[in-house]
Amino acid sequence: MIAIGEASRLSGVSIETIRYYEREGIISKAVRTASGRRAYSDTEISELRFIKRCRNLGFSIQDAVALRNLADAPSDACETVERLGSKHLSDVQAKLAELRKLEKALVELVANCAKGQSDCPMLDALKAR
Amino acid sequence: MIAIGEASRLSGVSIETIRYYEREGIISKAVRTASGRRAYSDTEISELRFIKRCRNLGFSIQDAVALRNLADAPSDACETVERLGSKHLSDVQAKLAELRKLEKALVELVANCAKGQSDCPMLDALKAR
DNA sequence: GCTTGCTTCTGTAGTTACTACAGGATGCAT
DNA sequence: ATGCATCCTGTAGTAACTACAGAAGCAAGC
Repeated sequence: MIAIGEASRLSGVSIETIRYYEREGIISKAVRTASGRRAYSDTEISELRFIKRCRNLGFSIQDAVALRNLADAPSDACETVERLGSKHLSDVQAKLAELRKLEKALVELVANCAKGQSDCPMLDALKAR
Repeated sequence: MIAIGEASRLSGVSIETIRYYEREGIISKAVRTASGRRAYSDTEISELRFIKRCRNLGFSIQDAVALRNLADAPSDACETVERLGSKHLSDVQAKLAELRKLEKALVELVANCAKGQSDCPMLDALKAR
């Protein structure tokens, strides 16, 4: 059995976050030792890692939980998984498009600034309607 | 004088958000009518629009406020503005790079899914270490 | 003058996903 | 026995809003 600190190291999820996940019912309640400390099995470490990987990919906790549940359920999991994945992909692509526009606007703004005029073109740009 | 609903329409900032900005000291307290309703001038509408534009560009409220203050202060505003702009630009570029990686990973994940195998490669990928 | 319906008011709580304590107990090595 | 690391619970804070509830005001039509 693995203590919470070790579980954190093994999974990459912080101690506070593990406790938070338990509190919120995102993972099931950990078994306790005689003195009340949480103890984890390899299975639970894998579960934490799974959630962590989903979060790194930008899935919401809600989606991560859904995916984890699907990982246990056998039938037509793949379809649902693909749906979640595609949805998330298009969200990511939308965000990418937005950020690209943003980058362009900022590059222009800052480039104007660099010309060292007496009044500030970037502020003027922000003020303009 | 302009009521809060009209101010919201003119600036694109929601009523609740305008009140929130006032509560938090992000904008100054609005003048009140005899009956206690908030009243706005054109100047204040412009201020709201300025903040809104900064927020749309992804600046934090804190940065937006700093920029607005600089817009009123004359001397060496431009330098500070450029610093804030460049900093924000590199943040945006970092985020862009991250999202591009993410997109690539998701495209691969979902592409595997589409092959219609019996078990789900996307789940397997998430489970794998 | 009264009703109807829209707008506004204050105050509070909820959102997302954590993070950061405080204050106290436990485990382990010396 | 002492010291230090680790762990516990419970609470509050973060960013930037959003969403009510319940009451009051305003403008127009009858």
